[in-house]
Amino acid sequence: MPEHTIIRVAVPSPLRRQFDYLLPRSVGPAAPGQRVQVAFGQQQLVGIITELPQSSDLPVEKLKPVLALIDSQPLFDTALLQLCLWAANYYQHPVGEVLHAALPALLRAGEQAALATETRWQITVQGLGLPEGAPKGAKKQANLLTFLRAGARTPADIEQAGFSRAILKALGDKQLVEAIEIAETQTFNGPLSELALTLNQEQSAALKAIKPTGFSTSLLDGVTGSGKTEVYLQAIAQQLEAGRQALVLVPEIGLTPQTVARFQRRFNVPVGILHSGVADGGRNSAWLRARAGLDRIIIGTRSAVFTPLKHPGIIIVDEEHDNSYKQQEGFRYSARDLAVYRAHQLHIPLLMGSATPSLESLSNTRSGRYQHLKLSKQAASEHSTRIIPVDIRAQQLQEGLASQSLAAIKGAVAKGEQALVFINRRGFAPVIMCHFCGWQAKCPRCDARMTLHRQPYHLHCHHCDHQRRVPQQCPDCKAPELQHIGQGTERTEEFLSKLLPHTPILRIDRDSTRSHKQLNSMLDQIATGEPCVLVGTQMLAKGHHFPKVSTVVILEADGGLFSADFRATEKMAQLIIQVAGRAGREALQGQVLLQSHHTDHPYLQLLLNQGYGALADCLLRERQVVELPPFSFMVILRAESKRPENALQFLQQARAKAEGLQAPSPQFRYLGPLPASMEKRQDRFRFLLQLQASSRAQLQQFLPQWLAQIEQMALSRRVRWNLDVDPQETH
DNA sequence: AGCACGCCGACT
DNA sequence: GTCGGCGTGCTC
Repeated sequence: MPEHTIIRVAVPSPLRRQFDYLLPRSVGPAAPGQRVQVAFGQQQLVGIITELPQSSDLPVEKLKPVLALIDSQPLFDTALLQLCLWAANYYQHPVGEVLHAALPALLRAGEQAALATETRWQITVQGLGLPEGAPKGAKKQANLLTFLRAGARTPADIEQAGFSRAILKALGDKQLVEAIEIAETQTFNGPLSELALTLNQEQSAALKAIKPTGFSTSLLDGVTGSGKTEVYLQAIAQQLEAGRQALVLVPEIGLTPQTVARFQRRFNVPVGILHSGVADGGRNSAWLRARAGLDRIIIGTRSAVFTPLKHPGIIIVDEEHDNSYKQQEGFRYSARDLAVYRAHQLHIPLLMGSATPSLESLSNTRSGRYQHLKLSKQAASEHSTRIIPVDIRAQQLQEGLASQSLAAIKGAVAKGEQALVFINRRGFAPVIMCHFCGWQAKCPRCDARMTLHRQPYHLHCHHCDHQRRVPQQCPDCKAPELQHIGQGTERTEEFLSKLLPHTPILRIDRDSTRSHKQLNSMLDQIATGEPCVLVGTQMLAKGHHFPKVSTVVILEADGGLFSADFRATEKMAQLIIQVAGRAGREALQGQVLLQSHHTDHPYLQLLLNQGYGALADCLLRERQVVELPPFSFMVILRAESKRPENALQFLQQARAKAEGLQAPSPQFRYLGPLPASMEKRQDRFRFLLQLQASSRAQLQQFLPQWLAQIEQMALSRRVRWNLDVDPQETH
């Protein structure tokens, strides 16, 4: 019997390999899913055991013993480990990095996987043996003993019941009571759980269609205000009643205290929150509490798809079309797609919802893979919101706003309502230019212009964060004045403040909401219902409820009509409908003005006259004709380097290798290498190579072989590169 | 990715 | 004389 077990360990390193170590028998039993501290080269890393191989490819003498076994029990259960291994393979990303991405930061760093505990005082066996009313002559002590007979209490409970610390100590000294440490259990003493709303016919049909057990995928397709959330809540209620947990994924900025409060009010069960606004300690404890089955509902953003569940019941993906479900760097996974895999693996239902479903999901309903549950009625109001195109060709605009738009904003405010102006640009002006010689402020590190910001006054590159002061005069021809061209949120805010001096203008963008606190205080002000004008970017489009907004103006929507990215029109339509959905959510009749230079464009016409579904149908047909996703499967190999020829040559070589494995054909198409749409970014030149295959299986079989060859190429070490499976952005 | 080793240029 | 630039090689 050898004294060591061989363990295979995934370490957080970009190497697409695992490493074998020795685990002395004496330190404890080893199982996949446990963490170990290992020496890896010159560094010490936290790795995860993935298997216990019979033998190693290396002679045993070459294997290092682990420095420590961190967990005595697997931290990853079998299902979660399997999910991560599957994802590493699907996205062709190093396993160690995938496993680390699944963990909260503290566990990644090697912290013990212990739930936070709290102190409670309980009666001892001796204390229990005493008759009622003892100890005699010490009435308060006797009362406290009686109080604790009912169960263990926290020091705070005891103090609140009127017992001093001295009395507790006296009983403790007599060994009649003792302090114990137990896992923290969160309780809510807030208002009682709210009653469920009565479902309309469509809602109850949808709920009925979601079988509470077994794998199924359903797409809840309903306009804003059609009551998707109520269906989620009742689907969750079924699971809670059966003793199971619900995992709810939300977009990155959609997780507001209001959302969380809604779940807590309804169910009065412990709810775990996992998103970037929660401190490391909090995320850690939410992850562990979910794993222990303590939290019954877990709400989180993208990475929460990796939360372990003791009693998995249902997974919900809200706003499934949202871009933030796809990680855009490093391990480029789609939390929405992994949720489908996970539900399948756990034999539980997956419920996705959106007013503007992704074309992928719509296509899956067509093929029958997903159930299509439609909610057509606006539950809350009889009004429907009209989107009115505003043709701005040849119009005199005031700071980007047409007179019709201005009148609508003024009208709303005059009626005591709120208005919302949507501009997808931060800052004051996207361009500053010399009127005499044409000079423009450009970023020295990117192929991009710098945006003028007023608060504080500086030039800012939105692509690399480079900042510089604003020149007083033209740096080239010394002309004394520079023009500010185009609209940003700051500029519109300033203009509207002058135009409506007695109305608060609230700007909501990344700059004005650096902290969650700032955003929440603005949301609170909006919630008072006092007339005001909101000016903001995408942040306004996502999730927030603005019941008093009656009028929405969308400044520029044309970008999506002429972009090189094949998803641009889909994204544009989703944004328009989502922003429009902010208007008239309650009793107010809403109106949405869409400013455009191309009001007669067929896509816009289709969207405005027949709705998102009709445009989606049309776009899907087009994608089918040209075999773009979801009718084919795409991967992009990106490369960047300070020397452009290195990146380009790397991709040329990679293409040659790929063609050796899969000759170009209508079923396996190549595009590139091409320069990225912004060729230089942060002083690096970027190129990409696009592959499209008709068969996912064929592509998946090809990828590992291709990557193995890429790694052999000398240039692969001199160039920064990454592989993007199912890319969201194709430029 | 880190980190070490190794071999050429400008400086306390 | 060294400090440090980044090319190359390795990580069980």
